[in-house]
Amino acid sequence: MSDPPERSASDPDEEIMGATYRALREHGYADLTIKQIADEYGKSTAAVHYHYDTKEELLAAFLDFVLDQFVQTIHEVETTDPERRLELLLDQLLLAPEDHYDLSIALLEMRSQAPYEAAFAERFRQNDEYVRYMLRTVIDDGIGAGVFADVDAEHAASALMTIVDGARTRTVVFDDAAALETARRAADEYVDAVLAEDA
Amino acid sequence: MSDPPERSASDPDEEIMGATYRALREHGYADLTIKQIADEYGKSTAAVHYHYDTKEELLAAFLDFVLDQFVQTIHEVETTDPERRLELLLDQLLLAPEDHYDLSIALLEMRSQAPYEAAFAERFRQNDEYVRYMLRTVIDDGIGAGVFADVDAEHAASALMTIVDGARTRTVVFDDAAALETARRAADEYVDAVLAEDA
DNA sequence: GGCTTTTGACTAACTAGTCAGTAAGTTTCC
DNA sequence: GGAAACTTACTGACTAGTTAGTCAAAAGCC
Repeated sequence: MSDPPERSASDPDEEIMGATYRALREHGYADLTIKQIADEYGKSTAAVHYHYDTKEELLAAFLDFVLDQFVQTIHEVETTDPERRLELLLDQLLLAPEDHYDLSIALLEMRSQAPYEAAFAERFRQNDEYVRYMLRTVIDDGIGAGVFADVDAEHAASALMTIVDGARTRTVVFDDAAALETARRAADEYVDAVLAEDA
Repeated sequence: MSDPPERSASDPDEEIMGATYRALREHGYADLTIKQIADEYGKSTAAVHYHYDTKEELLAAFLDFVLDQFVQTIHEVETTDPERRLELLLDQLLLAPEDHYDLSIALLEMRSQAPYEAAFAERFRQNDEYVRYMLRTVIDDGIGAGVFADVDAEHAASALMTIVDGARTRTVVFDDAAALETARRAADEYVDAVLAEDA
């Protein structure tokens, strides 16, 4: 009923998301404390607890915040030509993370907590389902247009996401941005040799 | 100099590794405490600290323990025919983890701590290098035998490891053992379409 | 006796969350 | 126009719980 019709630029909730973002990039997830978020926020820890009752609730909201942003960026890929569109999607999935390396670390930490945090698991699952849907659709379009062979699009999308997640993990664990390029090349080989009509 | 020439079955160090293994499977890495390890060990926390000064030292030793076991299992693959050998290696890398699901969770948690724990990073790096070396060698053998095309074996091995790590991550994050089979199929497609001589 | 191993009690530090109270702004009603 | 009632945002002090690591003393073993 009395929903705030618009939020000012200094909306506390959004500022806390920004503070959490900075705290996560600086300290990682495992060592993250409400104190660190409060410091970035410039207020007391009680102020943070005023807006988010528990740490878990705050971090679930943060995942929504950051995964929504991610969905936005891949939603900006507007090309309709299947081959080109698939390439651009893979670019977004595999090359963009370079710009957010510190966050990638924290995100892998959070992913590894999915088995213990249902709120995390649900959000990562939804995000993965959405990206896989995007891939499946473009592959199906390509099959319809005759540029891709009549493969199992669902499986092909999962295969590409496996490469994407492998790249993300390897980038963090081996502190090696080249893992993204290796994966990009592997994804291309997969598209060219398995999906492409002639092969 | 004074290395113990042989260790009895009730070697305290080994028993603590076993206790750590059980504690990790039960509680995961993030929540792991010395107390939990001590309970599995059946002794006090101080007894654990007598054998390992710090938690970090203990867990580094545990990684050696468990990664050495892993290397042993893939070292048991003795087939020399390149195509068959590559398939068996991929089976070990992609299907065996089903038996150690709880440990897979803990291992992903530890992998995500590599950026903060040099001791972890070093061990995961060495293990990855070894597995990649095994893959590269079998691919090179296949190229020499004419069953594989003249591809960049180093890259192909990295591509396969990307699929393997993607499968491991996805299995844990999405609580879905089918991710391993999806990856197995993707790896086969990669081998058949990119590596195989005819294609 | 002397060595290794283990215990129990301890500490020092940290952390999520609580709570009473403050201050500033907003709405309601006369 | 102004007072009362209420809401939002916050603070500082606090608690209750947890945890890695220490240490002196005891127990077991050769």
